[in-house]
Amino acid sequence: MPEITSTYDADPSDEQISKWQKEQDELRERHETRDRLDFDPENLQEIKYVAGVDLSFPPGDEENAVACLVVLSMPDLKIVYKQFLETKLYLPYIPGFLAFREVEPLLELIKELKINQPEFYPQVILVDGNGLLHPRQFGIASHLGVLSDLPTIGIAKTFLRIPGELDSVSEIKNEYKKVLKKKGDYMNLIGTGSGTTYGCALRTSDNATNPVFVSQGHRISLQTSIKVVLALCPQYRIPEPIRAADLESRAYVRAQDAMLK
DNA sequence: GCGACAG
DNA sequence: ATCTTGTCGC
Repeated sequence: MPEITSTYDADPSDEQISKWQKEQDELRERHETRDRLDFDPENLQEIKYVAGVDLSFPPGDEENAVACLVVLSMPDLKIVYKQFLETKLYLPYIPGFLAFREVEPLLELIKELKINQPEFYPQVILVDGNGLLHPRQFGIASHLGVLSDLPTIGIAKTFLRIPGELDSVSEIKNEYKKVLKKKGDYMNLIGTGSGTTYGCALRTSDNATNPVFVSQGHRISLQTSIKVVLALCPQYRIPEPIRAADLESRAYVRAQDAMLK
């Protein structure tokens, strides 16, 4: 049984932080950044099912979440499976450590899908948050990918600064505002210290001027991630699987509230 | 001391 | 993450 080492309200101790950092560093050794897929990256027609995951919360409630997993069929992007998990979270949101707060219920939903509806087991999962684009190159998308052994792509709606590597948020912002003119345009995010490509800012719609921040989660290259994400944005800035998981989990929370539960 | 800070 | 109001475009 996992030991509870921190209460919800308390700030995490330095010991807890180093413990989490060590766990991220260890799990990162199992992190694969090349394509290991069951479809041909040159032929996305081979993708049948793609999943999205997200969590929603009742207004003003940081602890009682609803986790959601949706599976969409390709290329029509219709929901063929959705499942929810009401869950209590025992940690606050701490930038850099999102996975320790949210990954467990998501793993549970993946496990349940594999047992109950294996025919819908996805070939790739899109995760709300970062993968490689992270201070220790191991965000929630990587974390979920390694622990589930599934290909994952990280999709962040806002940019996460990486100290010493991607420091100047305003410069990066100015640059991509200038460069990203139309859907499909992207700008790699390269660390100034190491030269590492952490991910990219990708414009996913002609209408939305703001990009999304795409980074490798697990078992997929950045180039393939970009192609997959673009195929999943026929209309909106947010890729359809994430958008569907977000809308469904929010609707679930609203329904909960209506029952005065 | 202050700002920054995936979700 | 969540709330909120209006505004613009199809």
